[in-house]
Amino acid sequence: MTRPTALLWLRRDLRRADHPALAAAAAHGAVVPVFVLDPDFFDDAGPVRRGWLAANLRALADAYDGRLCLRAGRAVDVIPALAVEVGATEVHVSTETEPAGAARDAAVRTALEAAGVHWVETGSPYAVTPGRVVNRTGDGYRVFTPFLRAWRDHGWRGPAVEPDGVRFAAAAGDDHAWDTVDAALAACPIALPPAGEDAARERWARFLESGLRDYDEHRDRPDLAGTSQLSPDLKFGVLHPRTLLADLHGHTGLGAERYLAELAWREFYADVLHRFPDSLVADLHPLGLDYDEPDAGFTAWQRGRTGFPVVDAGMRQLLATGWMHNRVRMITASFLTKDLHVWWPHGARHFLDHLIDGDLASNAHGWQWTAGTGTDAAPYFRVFNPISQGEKFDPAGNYVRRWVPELAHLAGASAHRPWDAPDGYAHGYPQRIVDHATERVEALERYRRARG
DNA sequence: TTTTGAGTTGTTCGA
DNA sequence: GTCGAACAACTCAAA
Repeated sequence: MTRPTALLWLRRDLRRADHPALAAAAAHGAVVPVFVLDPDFFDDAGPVRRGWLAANLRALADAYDGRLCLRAGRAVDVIPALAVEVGATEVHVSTETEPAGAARDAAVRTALEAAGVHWVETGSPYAVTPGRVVNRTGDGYRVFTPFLRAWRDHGWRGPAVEPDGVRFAAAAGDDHAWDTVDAALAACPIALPPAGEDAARERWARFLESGLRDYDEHRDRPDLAGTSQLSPDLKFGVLHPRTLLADLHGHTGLGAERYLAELAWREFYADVLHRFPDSLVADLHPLGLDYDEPDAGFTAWQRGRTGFPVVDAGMRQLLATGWMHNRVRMITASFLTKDLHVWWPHGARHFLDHLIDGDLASNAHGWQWTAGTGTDAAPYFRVFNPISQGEKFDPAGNYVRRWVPELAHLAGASAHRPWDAPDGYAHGYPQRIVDHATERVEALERYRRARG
């Protein structure tokens, strides 16, 4: 008697450990793990994230004992065809809550059910699946602090344990799809960090050992290695936040509390996006602000040539490494929205094109927060000063000198003020493209006008 | 339903 | 140099 077969369709859960959908599929029968290189998603990722995905797919194939089936094409075509091909009676996934992914899944599910194949969702990329944290009247939250309380009260399961004796069944892969993966890896413009679960767990272990204690203090310092660097792993589910939360248990102190809160921010923004799918591309709270069209200033911002050292350092770090420190994401976002008066989605798109961690919800809502259109009913007057922010969070100028070689000759904090140094522009650093004080007043004026 | 209190991340100015 | 106040009004959460 042949055992039933289940497809395990992997998406943002590129791991073997702590995988509830894998456990559910294995409970059904033999498991065919599959990843689909879907142009609707793959082509949109940008070369850095495509390269990172490719590296993790290679690692994933090893983690699944070489049985990972890779196919190219639109999921709505590939998954039902593969299910029929291998005689699968169930397709198992982790729930996808991002708008495009959820729409894709609905279409795939419909096609599968028409073919008599069951669709089974187990788990999600979050400790608490978006939509589950609600108040007494069943509504979601739009303010972080109450969400955090309710999210903690809701709680989450412990890590999933893989059952003994999982049997993987082979399905013919698509060599051409693997060629695409290798091409993506070759075309990746940055040096990727080590990919795969083992490397990710090593990063996490290192952070727990030496970073967590001072996390609260160091997390805002782009000149220090004070963050966990796990956002790329969380992006594709190489690690699950549930794993991290379980490991955090027993750690006390401000660092652990803060790290937990940062994980909660990721869950909060996923929850908000789930309830307001349009918030990826539209103001959550439309203010009716006047915006300027992206022009030469926008291009200078993208290239890190605004003449404001910490802004340029951040934008160049992004281009060079596919990552930017969170504090600097806020500073550069504030500069684009408040100093250049450009609508946040233009900046969000640029970030998504280059970030290795490019998380849709966190990116869009981080930008909305800065722009004043997001979940926080933020005071309109919260305009970052790019100079004082640089001096405050990069006090010795090390971050600026690292990413802006034209300023490498300036000592200490003077790197933040080349206009005050006699030789500040000796190596071709551009002059400031705007006057911050003027643009701050202009931004406040636009907010005032919008309020009416 | 009404009311009350609170809201990640800031800057400037003047004492 | 340090410190507190001012910068508005609104939305959201919860009693």
